[in-house]
Amino acid sequence: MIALVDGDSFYVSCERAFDPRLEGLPVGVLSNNDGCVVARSRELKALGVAMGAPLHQLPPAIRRQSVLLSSNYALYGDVSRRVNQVLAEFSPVVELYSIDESFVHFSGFEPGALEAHCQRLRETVQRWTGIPAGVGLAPTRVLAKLANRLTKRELGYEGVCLLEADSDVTCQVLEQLPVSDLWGVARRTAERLQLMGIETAWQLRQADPKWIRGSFSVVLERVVWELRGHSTIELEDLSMPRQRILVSRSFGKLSSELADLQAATRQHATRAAEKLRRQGSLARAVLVFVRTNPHRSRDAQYANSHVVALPEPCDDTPSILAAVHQALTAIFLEGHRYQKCGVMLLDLMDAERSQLSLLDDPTDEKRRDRSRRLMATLDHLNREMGRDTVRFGLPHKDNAWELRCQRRTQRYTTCWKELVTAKTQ
DNA sequence: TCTGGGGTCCTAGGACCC
DNA sequence: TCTGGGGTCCTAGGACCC
Repeated sequence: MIALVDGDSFYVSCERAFDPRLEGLPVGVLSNNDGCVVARSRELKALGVAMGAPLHQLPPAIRRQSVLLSSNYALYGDVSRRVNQVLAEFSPVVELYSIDESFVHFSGFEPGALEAHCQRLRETVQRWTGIPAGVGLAPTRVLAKLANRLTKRELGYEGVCLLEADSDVTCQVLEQLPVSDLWGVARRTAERLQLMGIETAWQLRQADPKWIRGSFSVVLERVVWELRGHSTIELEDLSMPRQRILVSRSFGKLSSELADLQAATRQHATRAAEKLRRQGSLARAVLVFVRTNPHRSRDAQYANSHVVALPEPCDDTPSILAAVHQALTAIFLEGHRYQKCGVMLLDLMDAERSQLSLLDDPTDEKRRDRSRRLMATLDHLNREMGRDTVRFGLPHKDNAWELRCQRRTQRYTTCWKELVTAKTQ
């Protein structure tokens, strides 16, 4: 059996775990730049605030009633790690799916015993991390995902819901479920399915898998098999490194200045290179993109990207910075108000398996070795002493492009200066 | 004024080859 | 008049996820 374990309104729960005053209040967590609401407490949902609602479109009355926080990814990432440590106590196979969801595999349980086991899991997560969790149990991922949803909506499940592939309960649930509510079926696919008369999850389950594959894709065919209880979605190998690395941000304020774009892309490139080294890869190419704000229809729109191949596969920040500079120069146009830019590292390969070129001479090897040692030292210092303790180029302060995050809470668990404080009355 | 960021997989279609 | 067929590889873009 597969369990999908997720934290209820995860970001909100992280905030509440460290500030109990937030219990019972409508609480929301905002995306980067304080742009949209990306996590909502039950109370905020009840006020009718939609997922992804832009902050500036919320009615003033709702803004006054609720607590809206900037996102604190250092905190959420650390709490997520702690939750998964607890999960590992309950099963040897835990697959991290996202910051707030993990698939946990169980085998060898008697009927009934598994649900009790998952209840204990839930209670332990709550007690050790402060995060309330829901557990959806089923033979396949698509069904486990669905079972997990039921723990949120249906009273009586007490946080754990088991769906067998062929039980009466499962059939009833599928008959009432719009096909668009399934994991892997979003708007586009749902619209096409509806045109063909498939509106419920049950109807999709009954459809001919081969026909679904021909008319749609193998992806949707797998969903059909999963609904029938045959597991087809493979366990992802977490040791697999990322195939590309992207760092991008919207600006706090629009900017037309090349200098701003240069500074922002340099910062993104620095972060991307750090991620690249952390996963032990080398990049063969760099992509830079820029764009104006598509929501401002009055403004002239411009979006472009450019790829620059690196002279050799590498992970050193200066080479990547040079390529980024070249790419940005190729696409920057005067007279536009830019809203966002990003840096993507492409064509990644395993650093261990990098092959020496036939044209190499010993000086190349020496140069690479120096660069490796320099980067390792840099990463070590920045890890121990804080981000950007040592960096390339001049520091920038108060840039137009810096993020807005005015309501961020403390990084309680990852920053010595921001530990939680308690007062006695 | 103000609208997120970071990924994956799949498919279609073009380029190219014999 | 009549101009093949089959395969691989690569890329861009679509769709989806949280």
